[in-house]
Amino acid sequence: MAASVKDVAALAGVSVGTVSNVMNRPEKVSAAVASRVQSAIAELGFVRNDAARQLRAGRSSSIGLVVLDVRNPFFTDLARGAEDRAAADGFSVILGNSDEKADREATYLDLFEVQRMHGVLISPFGDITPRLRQLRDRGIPAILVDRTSADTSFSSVSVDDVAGGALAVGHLLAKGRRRIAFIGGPLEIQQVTDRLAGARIAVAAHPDASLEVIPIDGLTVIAGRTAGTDLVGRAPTDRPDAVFAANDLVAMGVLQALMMQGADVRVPEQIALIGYDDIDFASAAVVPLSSIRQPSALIGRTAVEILLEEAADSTLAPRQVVFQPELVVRESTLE
Amino acid sequence: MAASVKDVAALAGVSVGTVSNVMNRPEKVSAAVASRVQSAIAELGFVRNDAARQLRAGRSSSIGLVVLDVRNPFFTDLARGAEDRAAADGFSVILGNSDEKADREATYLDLFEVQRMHGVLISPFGDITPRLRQLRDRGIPAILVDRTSADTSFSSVSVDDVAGGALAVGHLLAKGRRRIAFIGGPLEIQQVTDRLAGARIAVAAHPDASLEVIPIDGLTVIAGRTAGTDLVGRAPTDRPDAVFAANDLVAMGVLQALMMQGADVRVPEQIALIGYDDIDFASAAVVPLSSIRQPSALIGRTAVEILLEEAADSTLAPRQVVFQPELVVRESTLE
DNA sequence: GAGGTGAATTGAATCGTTTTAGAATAGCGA
DNA sequence: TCGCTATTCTAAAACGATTCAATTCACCTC
Repeated sequence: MAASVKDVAALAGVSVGTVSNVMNRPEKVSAAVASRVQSAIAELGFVRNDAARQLRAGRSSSIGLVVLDVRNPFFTDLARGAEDRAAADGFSVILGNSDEKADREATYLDLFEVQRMHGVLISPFGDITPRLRQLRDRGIPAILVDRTSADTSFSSVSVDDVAGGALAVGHLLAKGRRRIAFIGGPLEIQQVTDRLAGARIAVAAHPDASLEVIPIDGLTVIAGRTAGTDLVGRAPTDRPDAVFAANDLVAMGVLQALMMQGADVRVPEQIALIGYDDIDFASAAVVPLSSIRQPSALIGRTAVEILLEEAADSTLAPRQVVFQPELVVRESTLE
Repeated sequence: MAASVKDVAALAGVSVGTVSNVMNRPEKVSAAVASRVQSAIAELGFVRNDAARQLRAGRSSSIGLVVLDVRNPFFTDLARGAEDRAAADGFSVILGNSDEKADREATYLDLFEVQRMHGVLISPFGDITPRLRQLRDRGIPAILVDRTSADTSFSSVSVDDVAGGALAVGHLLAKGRRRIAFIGGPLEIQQVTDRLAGARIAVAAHPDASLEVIPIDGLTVIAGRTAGTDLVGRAPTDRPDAVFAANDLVAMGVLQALMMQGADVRVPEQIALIGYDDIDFASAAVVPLSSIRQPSALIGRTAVEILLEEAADSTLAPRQVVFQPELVVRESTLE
């Protein structure tokens, strides 16, 4: 049905090897023959069959990427960075959304294995190092993104959440706030505890500062609003003068509660507020939200970079790259 | 490096054809041989090479899906529906995010073409029917999702936005509201004009009802808030008693403006508010938002269903499936 | 026991591309 | 004219799974 190299070769009056050379090593072929082949390709509408190419090559020229939540801008930005870097070397990225479900994650890894992917990037759900080891045995290198590896036999590219927490609270302290509240949870989430740890470090550096931890049961707008309503209900003197929310969704919930009709709390005058992740909505909030930005695209780019190196030379020692987050100041912590 | 059928055959003491039969037509092989082969597969950790399989089969067992915005829950739900339906027939779905960019869209279609995908689902950006025709000539059927095709030579699965608009405004009218405002834009977006058209139809059925169109320059929270602030600035008697926002993001912006400290507008008592899309945030808003839900997963499932049929029989006539949206009532239009 | 039937298995061809060893050709100096 | 390189191209051998015609074998019937 579709034209093959053989058809192109016949039409151009050359051998199939020459057609392949025209496409892959044009410097090896004379200009006259090249143009003859090119017009044959155009005439037949020839499009290379990647399956045959891969079969011959032994592995795919695609990179698999499994993320925890494809709706999360952090991961789509990361994916974009990965795609750009991969495209620069002629690779494409296949995106899989595990949605924090082990079976979906496993399904994608199976797919990437039968497809003999060039490599796999994954922000894992649970411990999958055994599975990744299996992939590596089959010649498919794997790199962890957004999470440091439990064991260090895999490379990883992540962000320092402890530093991020310290950065957020350090900023609040620099603005003169002293009664800090951390709103976040559940503490099973590594990122939450890391950010809290960072907050503690920053507070410890100020003898007159205090840190109150307000646990919530999920990183959602509603959980944040509940906690915020709780703050509104307190006597003004019992309220913190600054809130560090474990992520932007929680911060937006808190903000909604504080800004509601009837609640007479002004942001940032009475309570300064900072979130984490710097999602789109953060800057679109009623009071634009200060936040901690992660270099998501850079993480993706770097991960692909390391992956390609490891795919080219499997003897390379694994590397752990940790990026520093960045403070984004907006109105919610001004003044 | 990795084990092949040949290795498995050698270890099990059978021919490669038999190994293939064990995997693909187990009923053709005796129990004794099957178990011998199975243990050889297990011992060697054999994993099928999909490239070889595809090469032989002539096409991939994956379906390509290109969406306009992978962050939009509508599309992730659609993708989920597509994946589930595809998995039921042993197909996998490769997700591409065009991000409303023509070049990204083209890149994915190129990828799907060299990969000889089993078929392609696409929510197109701009007019790509020529490109899709090209794919079809190469044996790759394509189906439009979330948009009806300009020409009817391609099947499509979409939602009736006119009906959705009528549903939203009909609901407001049923609640006794008469001064309706539509906030949305730009009018270049098909969905915006369709929803507005539906609103007009509903209003036309009530002689005493009026429809004010408030154009905005994008379907964003900020644009909504700007329009909302404008409403707050009006004399109360000049305000509409109900607002239909072109989507939930806009509605949330409007809601923020109305609920702000100083603005003395109560929702839904003074202004009822309804959005469109029923995104997660809609139910998490300060006042949970009524909205119009599209059967996103069903769209994905149906599209895959049609795609598989067309892939099996290319002579099938194209079909246009249009689903009806559904009203979701929450507090913002109660009372 | 000859012949027939059906089930189980084999072996080789095939998919479309890349790669490599070698053939053909041309150019050039001796 | 002969040999030598360089250049350009060809032909054939991979890659690994699937499929199908051919073969073997066991069993049944007459």
